[in-house]
Amino acid sequence: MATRTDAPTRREQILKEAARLFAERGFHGVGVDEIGAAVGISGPGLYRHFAGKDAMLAELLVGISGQLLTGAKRRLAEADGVPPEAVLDSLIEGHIDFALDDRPLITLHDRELDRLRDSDRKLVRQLQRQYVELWVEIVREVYPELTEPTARSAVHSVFGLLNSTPHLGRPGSLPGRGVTAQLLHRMARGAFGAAGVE
Amino acid sequence: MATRTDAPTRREQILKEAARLFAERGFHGVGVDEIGAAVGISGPGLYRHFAGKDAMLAELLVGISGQLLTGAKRRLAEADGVPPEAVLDSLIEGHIDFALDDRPLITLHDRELDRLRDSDRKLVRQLQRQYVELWVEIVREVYPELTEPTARSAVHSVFGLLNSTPHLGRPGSLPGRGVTAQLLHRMARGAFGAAGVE
DNA sequence: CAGGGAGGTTAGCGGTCGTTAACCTGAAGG
DNA sequence: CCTTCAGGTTAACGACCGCTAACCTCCCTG
Repeated sequence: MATRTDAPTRREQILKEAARLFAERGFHGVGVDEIGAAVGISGPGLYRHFAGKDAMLAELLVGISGQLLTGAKRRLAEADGVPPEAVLDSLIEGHIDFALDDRPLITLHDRELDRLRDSDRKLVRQLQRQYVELWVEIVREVYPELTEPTARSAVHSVFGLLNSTPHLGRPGSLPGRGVTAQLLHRMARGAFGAAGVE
Repeated sequence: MATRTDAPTRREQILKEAARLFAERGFHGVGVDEIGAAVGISGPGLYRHFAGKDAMLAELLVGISGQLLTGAKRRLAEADGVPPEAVLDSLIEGHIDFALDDRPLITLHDRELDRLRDSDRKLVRQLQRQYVELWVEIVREVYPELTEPTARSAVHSVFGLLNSTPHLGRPGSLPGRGVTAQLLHRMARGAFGAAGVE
């Protein structure tokens, strides 16, 4: 896989700053002038790169959902002959990496979905649903005692747990990335394990 | 305890509808005319009851944090001689009740805090901090192997888990309130239990 | 029965915001 | 050297939105 070493394009700069600002103050709370200023150009200059403010949010949210789903699919594909426990661990790890590395995106992900045009929102929801179903399948292999609806609820709840990283204080105050990742991982496993004891 | 049977005041109607609308479309995404329409009056009519749109959000958020903290304090006060496990269960139960009964408020709670005036935001954060500290204390009694920072992270994560109810589909699609509450409770306990195995 | 406050109404002001229009500039290509 | 075009700029428009002003109408009370 060719890791990119080239400088980020202007488009990518804009998306990154827009994500940060949207996460901080909400989609409606940020003006295009602000986004422009964050990358060193003025508001209307953004329209050389995006059709409008909505388009930025759409691209961000579709990108997030797609990235999560693609990553999960890749992990599943690589898991031939691997015990389901290890596959679940891999899914959890992937989600945690994303939550820790792209905190603004995780925040947007479940906060601004309703601001999208109908078609975009449907697409995002479809990607999210596929991602969830993928988890549900593996979770039920590891914890066969879980019914399907219970497993789905449990998956959503664990997402809530893993996505709580934005609330864990600013990056500096955390006890270290690796430690936090391991804590979240253990807790997710513990939560799944406890979901089915009835 | 005198349960109120009297009709809700106009003020309370407004707050309830405002909470729902803010949760659905975000603070900036809702106009005062809409809030007014939701209770059968026109936009500017709201100013007979509130100083402004900001004041509604402030009252909602302060109310939420206060209610959570007050409930938790009451539960602690009632727990004289009760084993810490039971106290923790009581805290979890209280939080779940709130999350399931007032889903719009839970959504607002960690989504629109930054839209508040400085003084209000400080107050809310202070109430939230007290609530967290209260949990941390009990959690460490039940799970003494947890260090203090770990326990605090764990508490935040469990809040993420418990507050995930808004993502569990519309009220009808849930497997029943009691069942959901029990599932969340078990998972929260499981998550705490797994937090400290190192 | 006067009057006054509580709780509405509509009209409209002022500011903000997304977007477009019109123009400029520097670098690449024939 | 002229053209083209990507990627900027500023000015300005139109819509929307929070809020105030001015007014109206019950209902309660002395």
